[in-house]
Amino acid sequence: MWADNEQRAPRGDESGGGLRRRATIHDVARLAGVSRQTVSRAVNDKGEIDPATKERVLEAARMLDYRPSRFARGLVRKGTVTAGLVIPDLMNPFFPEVAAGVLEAAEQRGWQVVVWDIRTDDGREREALDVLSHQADAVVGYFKNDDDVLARHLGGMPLVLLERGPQQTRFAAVGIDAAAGLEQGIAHLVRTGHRRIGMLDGDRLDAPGPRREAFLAEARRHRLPVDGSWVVKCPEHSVAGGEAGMERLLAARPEVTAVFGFNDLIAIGAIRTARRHGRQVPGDLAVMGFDGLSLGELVEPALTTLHLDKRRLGRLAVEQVARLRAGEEPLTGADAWVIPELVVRTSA
Amino acid sequence: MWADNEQRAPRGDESGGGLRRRATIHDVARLAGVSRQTVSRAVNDKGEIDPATKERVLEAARMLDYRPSRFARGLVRKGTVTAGLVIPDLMNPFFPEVAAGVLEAAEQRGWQVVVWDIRTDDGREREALDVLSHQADAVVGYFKNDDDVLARHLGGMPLVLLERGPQQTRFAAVGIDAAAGLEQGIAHLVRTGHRRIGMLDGDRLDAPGPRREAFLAEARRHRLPVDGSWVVKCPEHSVAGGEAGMERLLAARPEVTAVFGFNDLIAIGAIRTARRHGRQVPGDLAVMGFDGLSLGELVEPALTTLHLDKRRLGRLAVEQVARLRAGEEPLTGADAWVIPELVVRTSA
DNA sequence: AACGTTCCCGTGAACGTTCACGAGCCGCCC
DNA sequence: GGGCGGCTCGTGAACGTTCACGGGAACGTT
Repeated sequence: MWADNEQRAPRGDESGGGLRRRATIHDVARLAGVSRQTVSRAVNDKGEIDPATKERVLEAARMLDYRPSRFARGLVRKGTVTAGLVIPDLMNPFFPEVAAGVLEAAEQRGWQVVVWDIRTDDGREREALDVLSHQADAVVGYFKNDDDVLARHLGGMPLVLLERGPQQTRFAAVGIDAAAGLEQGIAHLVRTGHRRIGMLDGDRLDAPGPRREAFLAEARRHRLPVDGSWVVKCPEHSVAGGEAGMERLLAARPEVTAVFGFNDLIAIGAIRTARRHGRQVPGDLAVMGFDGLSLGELVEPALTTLHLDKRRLGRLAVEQVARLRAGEEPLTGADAWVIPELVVRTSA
Repeated sequence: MWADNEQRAPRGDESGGGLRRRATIHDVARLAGVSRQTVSRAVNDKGEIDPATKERVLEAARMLDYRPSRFARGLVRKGTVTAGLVIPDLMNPFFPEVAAGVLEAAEQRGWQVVVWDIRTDDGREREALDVLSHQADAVVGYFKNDDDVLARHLGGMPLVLLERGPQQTRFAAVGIDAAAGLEQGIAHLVRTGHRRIGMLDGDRLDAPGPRREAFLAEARRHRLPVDGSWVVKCPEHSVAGGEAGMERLLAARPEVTAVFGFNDLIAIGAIRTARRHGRQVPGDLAVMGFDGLSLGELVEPALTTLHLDKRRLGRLAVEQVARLRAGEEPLTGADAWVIPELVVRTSA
């Protein structure tokens, strides 16, 4: 006499709305007149079941809109791994590409990935970690917060930091060899006759990031007439940010003859304001980016840049997670670094 | 005498590798000399616990590298919702933006989102659904497969289709009002004197998609001298695809004077080959895109396009999922449609 | 001295599934 | 007619956590 089981149909009237209790395996078993185990056999189509009863069970399941609880199932069947991926800003074309790498590698291992878009609000990093620490088995991503803060919020979960050099953190990391990149980049600029080179840095913090440090180091090495006053910070890692930054650089150092962008977006912004100020690119001003977005081939002039294998970055990160989980030593040094490759187009 | 508990440290030697059994709440309880419940109180920091014992428990948890099982926890605490998001191609800047909308709306509801990148391999749609049907509570995404195939692979899960008009599917959907968009677009082209208008379609199938149909309808309405032979298919939704398609369109219909792209990427490709063929844009050939990627402002000439609120698309999809889950009627008609808005820049 | 409060802590039960085992039934062969 | 093997199906137990209780100790109040 429990025939009033809930049907799957929306039943719009059913005033009060709200979800009914989800049907469990017991409900299906009762409706089909069999035991739990038989239901389990039917829905997971194992053998040991009569085709007729199987069909009857499946029908019952359909009527009750039964779906097995992934929690109960996960509790007894081990092996489902969920990784968290934390990304600063999905609107920046750089990140979808590393995300693609992460997704690809994760899928190969049979893992699933839950994604968080921080939207460049550092505070949200902590929220992300708080929920992820409950729902994921490991986390990879970009983080601005300090190691301590992160540790506090991830409650023991393995963490792989993106683009923090393995030296800059006590977590596993995969980084970018900014020094190697800048070496190629600055060398190319110097080779083509530039000495008054500025930089549009992207770091929000006061502490200089690896790219700025490498830039300054190369400047010293080549004895360029360049110091900290030649780098201006672009808090926004976007074309608009680059435009604004270039505006300030031009004001501070009008004699600048080449400029290095923290990333391709910023570099493109630099090109735009340079042109707006009547400077030809690359004639009056050479511009070099960093990242190697495919976007760079599309703009005018095509962007010379330090190209990065972003997909590989993502794949490496997943590999690090795997090592952590296996209790192995994470990769360090060259194995955990992606080195940029100079791609000369026309902007420099 | 169970003092040989596994430590968190990597212990590289431990030959044989592999994960030890994860520590459970019982292990922590025993090590700390308390009951499960007390451990639970400590790690979830509820009250009703002496600060001293709490610290002791936490220390024990740290030693054993204890992390609560999300399955066991989810089993008893209801309310964690996981949605699957299936995306054709993360490399196309269009999709990260709708993904951002989905993520944003999902997060507001406290849901998490696991993402699948299909990488434009329709076969992988099914794999994605197979996995997701076990691990998610609902799915939203782009799918090429037919309703039947989808239904078979998602085992009763609610599904929200992106960019299939609510009329074209029996699932809930959120779509794009291609007709309204094309009306504005073609009107603009006609207004500026064009009549020999071609289209670079993106649909892989032979059946014409909504955009092509709307294009053809508008062509008829304006009595343009244009038929099916003026639309060429670009199987690849990318700049390269657009370049190739434009090559063919130029060969088939050299008299073309304006071209409508399935997509901004394709439109940009069209611009590039047009120029390569010595045609000025928009002088000799007007080009119009569809999507309104921010990329379009960066290329030369800046792309005139039918701009879409992609974020809103994503948010709407999540809202549909919510309705489905609540047993309400999903949105239909204008409420579930995003209408494009003509953004005139310089390419047309 | 009895009683109420507050603070801390532990004990069954429940969540929904799968696993390991065993039982009944049927047909067949010796 | 007894035994044996192959199907089909059901029964406890276990997975790891939280919830709803209840209990004891310490302290104060009347």
